[in-house]
Amino acid sequence: MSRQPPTLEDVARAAGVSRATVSRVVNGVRNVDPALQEIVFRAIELTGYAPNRAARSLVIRRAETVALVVSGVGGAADDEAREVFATRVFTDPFFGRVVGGVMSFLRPRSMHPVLMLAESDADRQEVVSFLRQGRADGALVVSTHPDDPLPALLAGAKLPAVLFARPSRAVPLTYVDLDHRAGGALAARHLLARGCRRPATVSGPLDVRASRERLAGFREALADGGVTDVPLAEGGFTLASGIEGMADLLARHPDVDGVFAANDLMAQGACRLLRQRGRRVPDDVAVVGFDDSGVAVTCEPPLTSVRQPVERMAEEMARLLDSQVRGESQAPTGVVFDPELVVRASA
Amino acid sequence: MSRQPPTLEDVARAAGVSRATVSRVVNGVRNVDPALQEIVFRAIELTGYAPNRAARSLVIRRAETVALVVSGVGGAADDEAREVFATRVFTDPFFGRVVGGVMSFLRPRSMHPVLMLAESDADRQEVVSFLRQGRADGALVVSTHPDDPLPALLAGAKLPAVLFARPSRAVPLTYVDLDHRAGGALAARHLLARGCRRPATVSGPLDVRASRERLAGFREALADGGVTDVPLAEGGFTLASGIEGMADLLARHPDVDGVFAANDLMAQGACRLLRQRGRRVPDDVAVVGFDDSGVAVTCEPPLTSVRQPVERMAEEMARLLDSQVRGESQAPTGVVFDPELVVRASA
DNA sequence: ATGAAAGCGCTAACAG
DNA sequence: CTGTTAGCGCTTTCAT
Repeated sequence: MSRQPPTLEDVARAAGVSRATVSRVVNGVRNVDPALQEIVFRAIELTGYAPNRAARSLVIRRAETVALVVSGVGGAADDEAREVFATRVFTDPFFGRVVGGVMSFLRPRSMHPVLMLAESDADRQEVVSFLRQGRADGALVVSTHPDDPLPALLAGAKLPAVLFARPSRAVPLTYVDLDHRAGGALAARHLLARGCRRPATVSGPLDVRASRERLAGFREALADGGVTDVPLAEGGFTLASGIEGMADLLARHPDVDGVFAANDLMAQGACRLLRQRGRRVPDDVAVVGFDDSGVAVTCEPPLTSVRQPVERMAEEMARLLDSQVRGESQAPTGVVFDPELVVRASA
Repeated sequence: MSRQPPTLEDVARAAGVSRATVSRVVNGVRNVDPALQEIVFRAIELTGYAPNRAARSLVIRRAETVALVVSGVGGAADDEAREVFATRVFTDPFFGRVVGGVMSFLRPRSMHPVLMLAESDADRQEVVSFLRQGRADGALVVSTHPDDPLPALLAGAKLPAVLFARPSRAVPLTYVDLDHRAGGALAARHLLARGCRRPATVSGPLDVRASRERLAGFREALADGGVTDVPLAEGGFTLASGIEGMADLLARHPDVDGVFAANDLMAQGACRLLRQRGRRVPDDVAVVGFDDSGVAVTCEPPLTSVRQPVERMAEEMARLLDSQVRGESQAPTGVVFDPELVVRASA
């Protein structure tokens, strides 16, 4: 039969020392005689000892684990809807970049993220329970929707958490975010630099702060370049709204020669409509997107796009959560990152 | 100051019963007076009790958690190489589909996977430690390379594990896999059905079992349709080898009118070369790929491809691991899934 | 059906 | 610098 796995006690006995000493050696606490240390190491080797984490967690009152939760807004999603949401979300390269960034902080610390999906109210409760049970010390949350109720829930329960993107309602939680204004400015200056004289924009929904900031940044940089009248069509971040917005813009201002779409999907829609109307991209009209998502690459032509440094942002989230969990940081803060422009064929 | 979180003891006191009773109620054990049960529930509510998992795990000797590990073969990857590997892997839709499938089994059980990446020897040791420390009860492993040493390590340590794809060397571990033979047959029958009279194939490396099986299935089904002489070019699963293989095929058999490439990347290469040589796809030469990966959609034209039911396979992995952890299953087994053909423009 | 009590394996005072 | 000891919060016989 398979014996019980060896415990500290077993190692202590094998080494002829006390449990405390073995514990000290295992946890690299100094104040241990090098000679004894050596003996203990050998005993560990000999017994094939592996510390029991549950026991350690019980006493240090920490799991040394964090949850990575992707959160939607579904009210009461059924299994079917959740399944669809899950594959869509996990299949999105954005998620992959977040995971990569988070892990690059966690790995050197021998920590590994627990993946959670919160698409229904029950799911959100599950996340809260998970943390309250001490299965993870805190949460890194990536919301797919600005009205996600999870952040407020977490803050209310005083659970350590860090958000990707500043929450719409004021929630006292630490977050990382992009300087959307700077992103808009990047697009504006690029268009200006390639000689556009009549730039326009298909913005995101104006009730979303990020949309407003991208727009403001775009306008400001254009004004700096002497362009003050900027045709605007409000979109909804969908392909259809990109097509529609572009059509609208073209109808009102046939002389448009540059467009900044607030995300890649709308930029793709704009490209499609432009070509359909016989305008060449970028020769007649240059198009700049936002996000540098997968469609930026597959779009015809490939999109010049404003990119978020997602990996670095995610890494910072993990760092912020870590210091929060160790009680090193107190008040919630926000860390803002600069976007970069990825130049491809569309502008 | 923030009080300690309530314990079973606190609830017991509030309800006027013993800890044992509260424990029974919490864990839904029968043999509890409905009246008392009600009282206990109220006390739980009142105190805001949440069970401490570390304590529970310590006593039941189980974490009720599984690790999902993506494993490569790097010898001693540095941080840089690992970073690249991480984003490439996590950004691949295949990984997203695996995560989705795994979670659909885990969620109803309030379990959540811990994500691990094993790209170096140290990483693999880390995975073994993680399990030995009882931080997870078993591992679901997805290898990116057939020579991955992790499965053997796990088997050697007698740790519960289930693999995606049968390991190349015989390792006594449970796995799920695709019926590659049936996949090849699917491609063959599709080509035959659309009227191809001179089908050929760009296979994968013939020292990889999956490659050999896809090829065998392709040939068998072709033979059943009366085609016995099948031009073959051995590729290496890369875009370049797809181009090369197709060029080779064309040189030797200018009358080829259908091609089965053993993965989408090579199929894309084949398409590219075909068009370059003035052949229309699919009119002159029909092309079928394998994997139904992202390139299948972005390829010009979009690829008809053989698809693995990845989500269902991943779900089954979780199920198999679960029964293994609960000691319900004994000897390693293999569960094989049927592929499906996704028809797009290329064939 | 309920309670009393013995640990699960580890850490952290506190002595020495 | 090392050992002794008292729990961490929960599950689980074993009595009752």
